[in-house]
Amino acid sequence: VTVRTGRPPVTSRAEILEAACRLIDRAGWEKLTVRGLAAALGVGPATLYRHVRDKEALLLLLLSEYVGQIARPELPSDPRERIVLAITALHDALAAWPWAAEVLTTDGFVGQLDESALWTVETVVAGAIDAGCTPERAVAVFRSLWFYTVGEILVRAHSPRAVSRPAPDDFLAGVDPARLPRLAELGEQWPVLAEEDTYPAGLRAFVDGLLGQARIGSWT
Amino acid sequence: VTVRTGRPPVTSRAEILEAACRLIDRAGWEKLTVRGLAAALGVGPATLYRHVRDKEALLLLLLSEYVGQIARPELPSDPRERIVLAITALHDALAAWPWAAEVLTTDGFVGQLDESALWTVETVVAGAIDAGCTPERAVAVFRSLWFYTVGEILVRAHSPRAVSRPAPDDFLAGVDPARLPRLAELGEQWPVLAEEDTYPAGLRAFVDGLLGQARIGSWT
DNA sequence: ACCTGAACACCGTTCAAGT
DNA sequence: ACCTGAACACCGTTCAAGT
Repeated sequence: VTVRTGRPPVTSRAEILEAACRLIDRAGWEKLTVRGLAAALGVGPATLYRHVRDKEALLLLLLSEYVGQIARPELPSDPRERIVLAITALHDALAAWPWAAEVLTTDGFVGQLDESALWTVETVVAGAIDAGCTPERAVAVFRSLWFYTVGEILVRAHSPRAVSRPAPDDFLAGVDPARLPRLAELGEQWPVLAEEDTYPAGLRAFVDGLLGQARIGSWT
Repeated sequence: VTVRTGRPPVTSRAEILEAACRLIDRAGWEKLTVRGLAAALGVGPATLYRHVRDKEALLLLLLSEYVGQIARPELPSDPRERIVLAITALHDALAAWPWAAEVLTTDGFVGQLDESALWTVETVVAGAIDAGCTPERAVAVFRSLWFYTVGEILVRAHSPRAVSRPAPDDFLAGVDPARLPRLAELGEQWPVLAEEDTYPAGLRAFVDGLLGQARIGSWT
């Protein structure tokens, strides 16, 4: 309404991405709307569509920039440890930015990422090959670990924030001990156990299983 | 507008759930809206809120009914095979109804499911205990396999439908062979390999790893 | 007393009209 | 020629007004 000249107050994608990043960090990613982002930049919502195809493209742009900035840790010589380290780095980065995983499930995500974000994939695939996998099996190893990682992040992201214990009393208390004996035994212990971070241990177990299978050769 | 009497044309939740199911099967779960569902039932949107707290509750209701109807397969005596079978049954049911997994990531899903849907969890936990895990570790085993399953379903559900091969030419063709040698080697093979169903083999590897770890006792 | 049309407060996206 | 306000076609949810 009160904008003076006709020259663009929005410079480019860089400014848009920076503002989007700021909004997410401040108010959570659910609050990132095209209109809100435009308002934060002091422009009309239509303006953003001059620089980005649609909202999904914006999120993908935001994500690949973020993933590309993951600090690359020093890699040990043991292939198994290299795989664990690379996937853990990816996991920790995404877990810190839970909305990212939601975007990563879309499309063939690998093709959308730029080269700086692909070192994780390269490290895992190379590690699997060094551990005795064929290239085909190495891709399957990466994808399996990726499914596990995405699932953990999404389930965790959607879990109720563990600020206060959310009424664990009636959790598995009502189950029939005759039909579900183990769960009845666990009872109110479940919610406590379900909050524990078992990702690292599970990851190692998975890598062991995948590479062990490769050595034995029982992969179908 | 043209409804005659004041008596409810909507009987109960059962009718709502049935109509929702029909709408999803016909047009996909993205098309299930409160307004559309109400229209399909010939009532106003406000009416549904007499029977269901909100849309999420509706989806959860729909889901637990569906999961409860999973055919319970005959279980083999080997605990490892019991685990594989139970999780596979859960996976296949959810993969056939991909929107379900999206709902399952919300909240503490286990507490929301009714007893008939919990046999899968019971079977996995019991199998892990029979294989030598402590109850605490058995819960971790279930959760790990659950993450893997949810991740696979979500990534698959969001992948482009494999109706026609979607331009695999420029997929990993541009990567620098010096920095990402293994990926460059794979090149255009990646999209082909990424479409393969590696869930069953990965699941067995994961179970092997988790139970092997339990036996050896290296779980941290 | 019970039900619900119409309204509320939002979305992402488009396009004709403005500068 | 370039930018964008206002409109379009939707959402889930609420509540005052109707029967």
